[in-house]
Amino acid sequence: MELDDRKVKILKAIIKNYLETGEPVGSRTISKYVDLKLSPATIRNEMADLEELGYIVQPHTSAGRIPTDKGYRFYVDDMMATKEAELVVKENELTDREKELDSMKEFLNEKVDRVEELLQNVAKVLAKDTNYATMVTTPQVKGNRLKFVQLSQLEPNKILAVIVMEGNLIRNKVITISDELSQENLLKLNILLNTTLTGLTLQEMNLGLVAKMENQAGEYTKIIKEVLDAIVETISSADNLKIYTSGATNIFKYPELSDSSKASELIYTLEEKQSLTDFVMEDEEQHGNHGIQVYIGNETPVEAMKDCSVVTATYELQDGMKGTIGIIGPKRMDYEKVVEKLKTIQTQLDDVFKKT
Amino acid sequence: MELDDRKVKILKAIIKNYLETGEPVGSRTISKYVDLKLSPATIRNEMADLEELGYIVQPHTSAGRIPTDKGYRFYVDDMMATKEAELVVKENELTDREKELDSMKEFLNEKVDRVEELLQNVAKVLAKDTNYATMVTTPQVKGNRLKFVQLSQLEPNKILAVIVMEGNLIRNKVITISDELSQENLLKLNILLNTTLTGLTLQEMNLGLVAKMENQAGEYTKIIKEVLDAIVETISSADNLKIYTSGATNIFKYPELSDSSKASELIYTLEEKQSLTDFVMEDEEQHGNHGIQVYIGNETPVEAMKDCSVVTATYELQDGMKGTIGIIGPKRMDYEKVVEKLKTIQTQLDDVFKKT
DNA sequence: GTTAGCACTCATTCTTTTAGAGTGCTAATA
DNA sequence: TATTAGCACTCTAAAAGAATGAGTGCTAAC
Repeated sequence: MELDDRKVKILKAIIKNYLETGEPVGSRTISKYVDLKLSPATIRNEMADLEELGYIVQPHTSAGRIPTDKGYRFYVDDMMATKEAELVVKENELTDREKELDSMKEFLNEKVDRVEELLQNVAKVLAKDTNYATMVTTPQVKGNRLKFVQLSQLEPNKILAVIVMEGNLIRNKVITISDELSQENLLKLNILLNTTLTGLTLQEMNLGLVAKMENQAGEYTKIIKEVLDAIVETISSADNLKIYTSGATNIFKYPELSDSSKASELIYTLEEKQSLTDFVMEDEEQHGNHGIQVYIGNETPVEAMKDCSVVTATYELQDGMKGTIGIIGPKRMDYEKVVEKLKTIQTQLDDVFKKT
Repeated sequence: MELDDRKVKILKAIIKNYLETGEPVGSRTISKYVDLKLSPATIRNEMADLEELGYIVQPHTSAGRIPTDKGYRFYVDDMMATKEAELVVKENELTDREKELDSMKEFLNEKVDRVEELLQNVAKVLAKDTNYATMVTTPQVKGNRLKFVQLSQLEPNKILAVIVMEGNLIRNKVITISDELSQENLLKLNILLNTTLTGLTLQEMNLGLVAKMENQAGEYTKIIKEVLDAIVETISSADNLKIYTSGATNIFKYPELSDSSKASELIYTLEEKQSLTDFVMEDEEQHGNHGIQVYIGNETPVEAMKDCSVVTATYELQDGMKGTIGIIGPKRMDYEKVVEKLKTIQTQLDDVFKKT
């Protein structure tokens, strides 16, 4: 059997209606809902076919149909394709979107200083806006270059290292050293570090270089080593990835997710963040079209989210630093709106970061 | 009517049993539970009295009794009084506690570098340990002194200010300036700032001083102003108070809190943090005995927590920087254990911070 | 190929029944 | 006089039963 034109129309109608109501949809509903002028009985036949094809199921014998993951997948793929086509046409219709964009930009600009605060705000706003849960990662430094290091004396045996990367990513690290260090030597160390390391990526700080530096440092080999370790630890991406979540409690708005055990598991996942990290890692490998990716139900790599859908977008700073924004909602989320929002934010962030 | 000795015994037994089971407790249960050798009938009479006195209620006519807030309050007050007395006696029985303390200290020491990470861990461990939700605030700088400021050029019109307070509290702030600044002038500014401000509290950086500085800065008045604003903003306590929460999903372990709407509200409060801030602010005024404070039900200043109890403890760093640790659970939480744990952590943190 | 009609299924809701826990009161007991 | 045994009574929670209605699948007619 084939998915002919009429079946597609009916399938889309079923899914659309289900997205709106969250209730299984019956043949009568569809016969009114769609412009095909068909009787419920005919729709029923088509529905039986669609069920056989695996796009929809009945929760129980005497209920209407709801989409399967395969059904959602079809719907989303179709939507993404249409969107692409539309975009080419609608170039001039951008005013609405631009307005929204501007109002958001204003908000975002308030706090550009602190990337992290900004991202936290993105998560918050997006959650409030969509009524889903959100996550935003800090940008991943991959091949990002060191701008400078600044060592300062904190206490006799403690040094504060301020590490600044391209893109103004700043990290502090307190290093406890075994031997004391004079002010003068600290200065020397500072210069040595900066002349040697400035402009390098983590990958380029290889063994030879380190050996050379340790050589030059003379009696301070040990300290250099500690400082270098700190730098590596600090800028190595694993340790660097922070995830901000927001709107976890939005899931209570969707009955299919809000029973105690599911909600608990899901919120725990959002709070605990470890599995989100895994998710983001895997996600990175995927991203193709527009950097927007949709995971439906079991497609997510995280067990706790198998009743959810997740839509992710990558954003990019200058210097190729990439981060991920994700929206977590029920499978019947408003994919269209979500994708739209994500695209807006994407443009938005690109703008903010590129301009600054 | 008076609370005679026997009534107290029975009341305590009721509450203790209720803490364990979470079920209304009946006369038969108590007649076995307590060593009074009284028949259920007698207990019933006493219970009727206790109800009249407002310490317990029946959820419905044919159920056992559960404690009222007043009942809990009595229980907790009594417990705290007893604990105090015990402490004097048990000086030598500390080994057990000390062991626990040591194992925790080891863990805590791993990451002393980053106070914030440490505190986040405290929240996490405590939540896992107690099965309640927890919150931990960053220490409040009150009359804390500036150790030094370090300005570095980030980009032509951007300066990175690293602000270090006594107790090694570090803050970064990116300042966007309107006019460019030469390397040399940056150095001058650095020196000016440090000679003038080092060792001062926020309160001491008053108007006269600022005026004087601005005077000395000559044409850089504007920049000085911006830097100062940044410093003030950065170390002023309102902006500084961060709250880490953990174990929010633990509340699902207690049926009386885990129905959808209550859970949602509570978790939202924990995620959103604004009302927690208010809580902590109010809490600060209270703290008397041992810095441990118990809020039962409506005693909490936060509406969303009126079905919970909250136990808070203050911890103290050197230099009088104080923070708060809170445990949020159902009213029938194990107060004894919670207080014990908090005291351990208190000692613990004191230790870690004083030694470093 | 489409549709009207009808018997059938099954979740949901409401009602009824039952079981059991626990009480309050009264009268007997020590 | 304080305690206790006994019993009728209350009320919840769980189980069982009945009614409702949405929606289906199938058959036969159009």
